[in-house]
Amino acid sequence: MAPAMLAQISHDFDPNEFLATIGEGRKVVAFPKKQSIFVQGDAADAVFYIQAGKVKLTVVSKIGKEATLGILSEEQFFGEGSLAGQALRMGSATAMTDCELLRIDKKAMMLALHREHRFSDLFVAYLLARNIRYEEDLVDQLFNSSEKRLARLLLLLAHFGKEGVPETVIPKISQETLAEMIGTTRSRVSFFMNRFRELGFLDYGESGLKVHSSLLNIVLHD
Amino acid sequence: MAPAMLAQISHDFDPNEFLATIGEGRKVVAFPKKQSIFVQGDAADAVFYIQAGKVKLTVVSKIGKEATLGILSEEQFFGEGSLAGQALRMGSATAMTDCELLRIDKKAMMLALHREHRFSDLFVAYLLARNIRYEEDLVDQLFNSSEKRLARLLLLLAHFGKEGVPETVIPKISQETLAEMIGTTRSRVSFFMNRFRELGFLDYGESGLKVHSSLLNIVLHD
DNA sequence: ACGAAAATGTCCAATATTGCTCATTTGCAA
DNA sequence: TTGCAAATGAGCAATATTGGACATTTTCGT
Repeated sequence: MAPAMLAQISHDFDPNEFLATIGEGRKVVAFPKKQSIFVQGDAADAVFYIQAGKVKLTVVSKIGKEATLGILSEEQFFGEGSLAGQALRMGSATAMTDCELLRIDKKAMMLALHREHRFSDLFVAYLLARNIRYEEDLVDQLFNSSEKRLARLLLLLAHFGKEGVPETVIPKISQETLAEMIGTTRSRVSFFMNRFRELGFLDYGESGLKVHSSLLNIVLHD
Repeated sequence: MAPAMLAQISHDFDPNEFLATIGEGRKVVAFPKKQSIFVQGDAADAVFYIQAGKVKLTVVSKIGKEATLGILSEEQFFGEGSLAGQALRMGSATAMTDCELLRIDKKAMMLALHREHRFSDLFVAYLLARNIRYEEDLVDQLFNSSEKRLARLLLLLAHFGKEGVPETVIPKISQETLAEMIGTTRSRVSFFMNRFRELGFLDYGESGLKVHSSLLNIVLHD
């Protein structure tokens, strides 16, 4: 989502439209659900742009713990560390659903950024948005208990797309993944999920997980 | 520090040189040590670029806890959230030393980014570097105990400038601030600092704090 | 140099979190 | 549909962390 002010400059510019004209150095690639896009340690020489699907970014620690840095959707970039001189992937990217990605060679990306005003405006807007999100996640970690972090994550996932609805269904996601995203253990997530349910902050029958806006009480309360 | 690959494009471009030509919308401002540059909740309509000095970025939670998101030095930007449409400052910025800053109006900054290739290359490099750092900090929080986070922070602060030296002096920084940076309590920091000292991983006499590279054992060891 | 304020070193009890284990329940693939 | 693998709900002992308190020690401003 391009923030308002830069969208003002980058206008209704469609990155696909421009990226299609790069010619050399860009390619549409499809990945089926669950397939690996790249793994930690691979050589990093391209950036990806999501045209359709969801991608999960993860990192594994040296003792084997796994962390999930984010779940990205349509119109987002990933793998941009390569542009900053990271020769190797610092984490892994996996297709959570069938995906259609645009793979852009590092060199082509840098030339494009340098040449096309509208494109670099768009990319700057993306980087700013990403920065803000990382900053918020970091602040969340620095301040809050795992209970609050879980509540915040569920609320963020709930608004994944919709808006204004008092309660929203969350796409299927395991407790294991939730735990990896907030940096705690699955047993803790299980414990809190049940607590939230008992308190009426969420339902989860067969149809999936529904988060009530009342869950905000957990996040907002002292 | 501009990452290698983009530095290749942005060359030896000096932002000051270019920023000096903007004319309207930019201004050199000086802040004495300890002075506030902006505080959480202020209207956000400018970006800052550090020409000299060190700046601390902090956030206060609603229950009054304080977190430190980073300490920035020469040639770094801050307050860039405003470019992404944040109308209010999400945190505060304070001069840790006497500072000389370049204050650039949001509008002037956006026009400059849009017009000057070399400048937007530089800013993109900066954003990428900042993104990588936030990502690393977040991973550190997700994986490591407060002891390891402290060790990592000390090592990062030690390399603040120098390189290749087996042990380095760290600029004065209170345990309180260290605690705010890694998200723990001061008593915990005091406890670990003494432990590190007993283990010979660091000294701190009168002359300041010297970190030995052997402190890496804490970070690297399982 | 003096006094106040800021930092630091230690303790400690109350909590929060980890890291398991084990029994069920669900969801899929064959 | 059956059977296996993945996901979930619970419980628990061992640790880690919090959030104080209190006594010194340092640092600074004046």
